[in-house]
Amino acid sequence: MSLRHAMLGLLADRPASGYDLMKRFETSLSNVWPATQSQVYGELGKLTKAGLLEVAAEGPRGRKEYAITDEGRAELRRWLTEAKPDPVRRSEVLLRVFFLNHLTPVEATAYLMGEAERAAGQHRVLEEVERNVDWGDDPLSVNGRLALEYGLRFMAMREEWARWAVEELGKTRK
Amino acid sequence: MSLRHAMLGLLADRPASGYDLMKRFETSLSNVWPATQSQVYGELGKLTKAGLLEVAAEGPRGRKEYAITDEGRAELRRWLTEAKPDPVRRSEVLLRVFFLNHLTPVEATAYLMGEAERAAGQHRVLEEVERNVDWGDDPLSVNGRLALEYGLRFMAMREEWARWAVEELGKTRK
DNA sequence: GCCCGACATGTCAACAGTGGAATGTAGGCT
DNA sequence: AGCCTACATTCCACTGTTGACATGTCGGGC
Repeated sequence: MSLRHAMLGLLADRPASGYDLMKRFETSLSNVWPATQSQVYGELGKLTKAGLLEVAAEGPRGRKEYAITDEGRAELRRWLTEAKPDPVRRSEVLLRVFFLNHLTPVEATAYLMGEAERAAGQHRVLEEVERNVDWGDDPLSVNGRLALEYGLRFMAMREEWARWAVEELGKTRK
Repeated sequence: MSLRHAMLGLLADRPASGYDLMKRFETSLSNVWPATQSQVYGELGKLTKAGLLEVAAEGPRGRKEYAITDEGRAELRRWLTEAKPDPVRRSEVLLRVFFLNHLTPVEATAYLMGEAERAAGQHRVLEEVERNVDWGDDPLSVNGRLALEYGLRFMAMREEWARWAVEELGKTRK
């Protein structure tokens, strides 16, 4: 249940309405933890009832501005510092790899080459992001850069792996 | 909905009961696509009703052995070859990174060092697996090795990234 | 003065996945 | 003969996530 913590994290910087939060999710967190309206508004209600948030102000159009409470800040810190067990990662890509033998060698190779291409494409997208965002030295930018670098390295790794796997497949077939 | 495809993939090698399938999930697929009993048995029923599987034999203790049908094989191939959009990956690790500024620099560094350690630990676990599994040259072994190498590279990348991030954090603080 | 687009909140149905519990049978060991 | 373990299935309640839909209001430009 990390959605709530994402919301607490965003509100810890400054108060916001549900609408504001949605926009912040779309811009900064979309690649890390996407969220939909129904989730955000639902969770805002629950968090408020639980005392982790409060309605700090009401504005026009029924706007409710939510602010984090001390209790909310405590929960955020608790979450950030807690040791959590490695969550098992589901990977559709790897699942396909397991069953690659049900395709012809040519098809399997094509699939892996496609993977390499997809990773390379994503890598280019991230490089584009890197160029376009104006990296201030506010905390969110600093942390955002760390996350971006992770993505860059991840995509490079995926591409290299896929190309390696293609060669490997060629070898075993001989 | 990849669980069904995982099941089709396993049954494409040879027929099995729900119980057998569970064991196969636990051994070969646990790190890639974990599944619970309730899911497996439920899906078995749905897939049979949909005509992708059939009950090939019934045994003692109410055992039902399921086999993949031609239609099921076709669906498996379709899934393996279809081009799918990059699924958005949720990452709790990165989510935490985004909010690292709500911790003290010392705590944040400790968190990243912990990440590096966790990745290194997982890396060691995978190396252990590599040593212990007897890699035949049956298809599942070949593909399993590809998946394992992915894991190995992934963990190495995570560790390096975390160590890099620690240094980066040190720099900005100056 | 009016209309459009941005602002703003909310509900609902459906599905995937988790975890636990209930139930029962066959085979092997003592 | 009795018991334990492995085999085997089914049901249920709950959480998280998605996507679609419904509803309404404020402010600026024409």
